[in-house]
Amino acid sequence: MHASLFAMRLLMRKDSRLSRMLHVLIHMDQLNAPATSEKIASMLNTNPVVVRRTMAGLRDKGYVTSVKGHGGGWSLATPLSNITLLDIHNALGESSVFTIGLSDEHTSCPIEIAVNQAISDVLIEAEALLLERFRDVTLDVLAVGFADYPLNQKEI
Amino acid sequence: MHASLFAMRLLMRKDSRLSRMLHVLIHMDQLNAPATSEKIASMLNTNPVVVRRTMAGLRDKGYVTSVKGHGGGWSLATPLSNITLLDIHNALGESSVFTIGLSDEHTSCPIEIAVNQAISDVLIEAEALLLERFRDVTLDVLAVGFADYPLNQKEI
DNA sequence: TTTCATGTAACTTATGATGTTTCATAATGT
DNA sequence: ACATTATGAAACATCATAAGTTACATGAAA
Repeated sequence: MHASLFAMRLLMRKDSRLSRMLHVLIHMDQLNAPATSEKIASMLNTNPVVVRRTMAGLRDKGYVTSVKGHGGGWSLATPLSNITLLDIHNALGESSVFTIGLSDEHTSCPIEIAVNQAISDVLIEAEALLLERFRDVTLDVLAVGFADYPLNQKEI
Repeated sequence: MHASLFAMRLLMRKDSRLSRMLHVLIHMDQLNAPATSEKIASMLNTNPVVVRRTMAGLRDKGYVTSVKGHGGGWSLATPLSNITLLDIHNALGESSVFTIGLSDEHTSCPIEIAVNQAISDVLIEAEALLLERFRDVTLDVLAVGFADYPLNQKEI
């Protein structure tokens, strides 16, 4: 019967989309033809519609293109060397990288203010470091040495 | 009909327990008497049972004590100056501070390995920084200057 | 022995991304 | 033209789980 403030929390899952999409993009780089949503979905053991939803975000930022109809599918729009972890992280639209949140119930209570300020300072610093590191890594670096790894096998 | 691997993700909410519990602990420091679960629950606009569940973790680590019966409730077991943000963070038992996770489907694929290694390196470094900062802040610092803020008003 | 409080088990609810179905749209091949 | 293959997008169903709730046992104080 309580007015739930806990219920206002953002629901989020441990999100492996970054890892998965990087994986897919690098494999795509080794293909000559576009990869269909269906093909990518089977790589990721998920659903083609989910793939389209996720890839749409990358397309909107210009990292991949989509083509309809026969012979269509998804292709890289730019070399892997032009894409950083940060680019894909941002394109996936994560609201926050942290599971830790702040209380916002008693915004006039000086204790809550002090507590939130202390936590927030730390989160901001840690996130800045994380994003900086993500910006330093381009996808071509991750692909080095694996240019010949086969795409169409079950393992992928 | 796909074997869902996405479904294996950990579900987690944006967790404001750290912020809330710090807030509560500092207020408790200003009380002469134990705070009941009911009282704390009304502070946090939540349920007494939820409070007990959460406080139980802090009690197990020795930061608070609980007393049953008349005049019972929750009290600090140690001065605020002995408790750090890291202590409470750990006591709340968060599995990971990040919403970002790794793919673990194709553990023999060298691309997945390289991708996960890159992400993991960054997460580990950022988390280490965060925990280090949390360890530097004791709760008495957050309470400074607010010793006289009233507890029983609606605002808290 | 009544009251008040925590302790705990069992159950219900709320949430929202993922998963799914369906149809529209568009491009290619025959 | 028409069938086939692909994305686009809307609408709905599923699923996992923390939070919320109920109920009762346990223990301490008045």
